[in-house]
Amino acid sequence: MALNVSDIARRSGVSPDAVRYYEKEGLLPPAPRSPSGYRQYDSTTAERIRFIKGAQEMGLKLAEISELLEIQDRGACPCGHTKTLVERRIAEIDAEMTRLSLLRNQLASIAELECPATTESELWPCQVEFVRRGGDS
Amino acid sequence: MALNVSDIARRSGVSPDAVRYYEKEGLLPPAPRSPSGYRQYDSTTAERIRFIKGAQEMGLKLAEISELLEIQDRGACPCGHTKTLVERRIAEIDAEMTRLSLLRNQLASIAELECPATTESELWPCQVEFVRRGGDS
DNA sequence: CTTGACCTTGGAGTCCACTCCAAGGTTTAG
DNA sequence: CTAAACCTTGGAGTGGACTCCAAGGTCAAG
Repeated sequence: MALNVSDIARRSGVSPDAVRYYEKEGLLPPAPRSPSGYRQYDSTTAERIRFIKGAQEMGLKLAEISELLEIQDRGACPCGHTKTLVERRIAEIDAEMTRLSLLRNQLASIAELECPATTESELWPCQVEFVRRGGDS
Repeated sequence: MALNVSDIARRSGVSPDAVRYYEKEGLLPPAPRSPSGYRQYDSTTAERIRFIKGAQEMGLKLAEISELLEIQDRGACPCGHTKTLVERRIAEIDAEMTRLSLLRNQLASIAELECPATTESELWPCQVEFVRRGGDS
């Protein structure tokens, strides 16, 4: 019942290259090898990879996920640490949403500008807006 | 009154390397040179760089800004094209804000999880959440 | 005349999470 | 027996917007 790298990749929804990359980066322990050197997995590895993917989709970086997995591999509950990382990520999201919301307003008012038939200025209205709004910060 | 590369960089709030990079990428025309080969600018270049920075802070890519500048350099009003790019960017922002908002909810419910004193599962609650939420998508 | 602060160039390095490649070895189906 | 479809490794390439470096030339102050 040995699963090779593309079996485990298919089961967990990533590419074989990604599985080897996770191993190289220490997110997966070095896989046992067959006599001819093929990596051999059991199905619990798929669960570990799905955890990696899930945490990644929440915006955690591989380095952070690696940290979480190391804690768990030492036998400790990573929930406390997870909570810290998750709260940091929530703060990042809040900051980003605020920024995007301001940006949206600014862009919306640029999109409403009327283009004049003629002008003599060096910069056109849409450009002036970018200079005025971006240049001040 | 010739300004060299670090003068213009200081006036427009970017690094001298960035100014040279913009020239290499075609966002700035090749600067006239002094007899010894130094770039020499007049102050209108600072305005052009501030436009680049402003548009960039709105999330436009250098390639898009370059496109806008080329239109203007040909003597045409870039406002119509600007409007297209700005509207595309607004759509991107809306999509991103929706995504972040969903993500925030998911993370908030993970952050609320209680860590049990003991457990026998392979995965801890916080990890199960990542597998369940991320793994389904 | 020397020191130090500028300038020039081409090219390499940064971050991130992979992907793609070449050049070989292995396994499986027919 | 052969062809296809896997596997191995190390290393290069991707995108985006720079930054940093080396090795050399230039310029102003003292």
